[in-house]
Amino acid sequence: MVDKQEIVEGEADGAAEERILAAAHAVFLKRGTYGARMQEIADEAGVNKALLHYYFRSKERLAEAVFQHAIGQIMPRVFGIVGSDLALEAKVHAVVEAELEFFSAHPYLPGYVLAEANFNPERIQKMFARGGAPPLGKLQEQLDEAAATSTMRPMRAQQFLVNLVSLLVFPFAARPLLDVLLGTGGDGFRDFIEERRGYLAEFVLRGMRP
Amino acid sequence: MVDKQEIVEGEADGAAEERILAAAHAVFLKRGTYGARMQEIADEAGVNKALLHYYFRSKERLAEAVFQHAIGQIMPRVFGIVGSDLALEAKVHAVVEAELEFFSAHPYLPGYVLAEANFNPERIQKMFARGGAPPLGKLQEQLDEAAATSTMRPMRAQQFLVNLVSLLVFPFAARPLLDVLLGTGGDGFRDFIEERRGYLAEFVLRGMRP
DNA sequence: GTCTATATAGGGATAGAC
DNA sequence: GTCTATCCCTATATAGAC
Repeated sequence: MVDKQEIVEGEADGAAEERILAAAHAVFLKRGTYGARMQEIADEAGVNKALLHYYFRSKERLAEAVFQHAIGQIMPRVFGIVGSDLALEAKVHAVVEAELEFFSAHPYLPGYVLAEANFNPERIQKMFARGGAPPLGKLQEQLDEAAATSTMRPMRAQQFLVNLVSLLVFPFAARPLLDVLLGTGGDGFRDFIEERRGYLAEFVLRGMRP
Repeated sequence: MVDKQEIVEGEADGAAEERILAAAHAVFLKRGTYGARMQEIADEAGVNKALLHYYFRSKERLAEAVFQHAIGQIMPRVFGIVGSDLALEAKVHAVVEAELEFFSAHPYLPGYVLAEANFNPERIQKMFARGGAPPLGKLQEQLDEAAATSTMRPMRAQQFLVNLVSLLVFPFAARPLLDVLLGTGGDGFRDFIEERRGYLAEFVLRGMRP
């Protein structure tokens, strides 16, 4: 967007705009769009509040940039696998691996995206006006073929994908609740997720067998 | 809490405190705790802003009341079934029925609770300080027995419950996204959920078979 | 491009009449 | 118990110096 400067700034490294975006990402994910404060973002970026408005006109614009960035990290990952030429079984395994690894590294993302989608549905509709739909054609073909040969029960691609994603995303989105209700605080949660990594793919595939 | 008055108020029926709580429920669920405005709640309840502070001292207290109420609607329902003497298969079917029916009637609840849990984890810990954990003892016994007789694969009750709840809750929590990505806008979503009602229980049970 | 200082509004909370 | 009027702080946003 803007040429990086060679001069090193006072606080952290990197151009100011990027530092602001990174800081905004962190704060919005932690507090939510409405709970986030421009001051906190400025502090985290090591710049002044006014500079946020210089690069991004308003909090709303900044929020849009962060949300779009977040979506861009999640969706293509899964859509790429789902639309690929991999066999059905391989797709399931690949999605499980990709999602669990990614969300383990970005645990706040699921909760943030879901909250944002619920409290700001206009933004969703605006962003996905055209394009961005998952490539379900190939997947449906595979499901139909498996059903025709009685390898699997018939199922719509939408249902299939939602089942898979539900099992992967929900535990992260509900983590604060699970920590308390199941006692998975601290690294207990990591163990809990590792356990899932070991069986979830086969669990889903068995669920579709005749 | 407070004796109901026999006199009918100007706006809606019911005592003011209850109307306020109902209005707060509606607004908090729609906008989230930070996005909610006391003014909007007052309007929806047909009373003045000051009255909210008369009954509930602050927005924070009101938010706590609403959240507790929301949790109280969700948890006991499932915990009752899970801790009952029903057979394992019957429990799965019962939870599917209960949850899908309840969330269909209260579609905003899942998104609200998850958002609140993520952006206000202190409130969770405060509320579930003691008690409120799901009764997993009985369930684990059933799972162990099924595993011993090779009826099902061995599984921890925590994993079992999270799988079930994930498949039921996630679609509602992600509804705004699904509406756009899968094109389930309007009553398409209701059809989507009805389809799940027909197969989810067996899907989960098959996933656990050897 | 980055800062300090300030304008402006919005919203939670309270005082006090009825 | 319920209202009107108001306080006051906080947070976004802008003006203007450097």
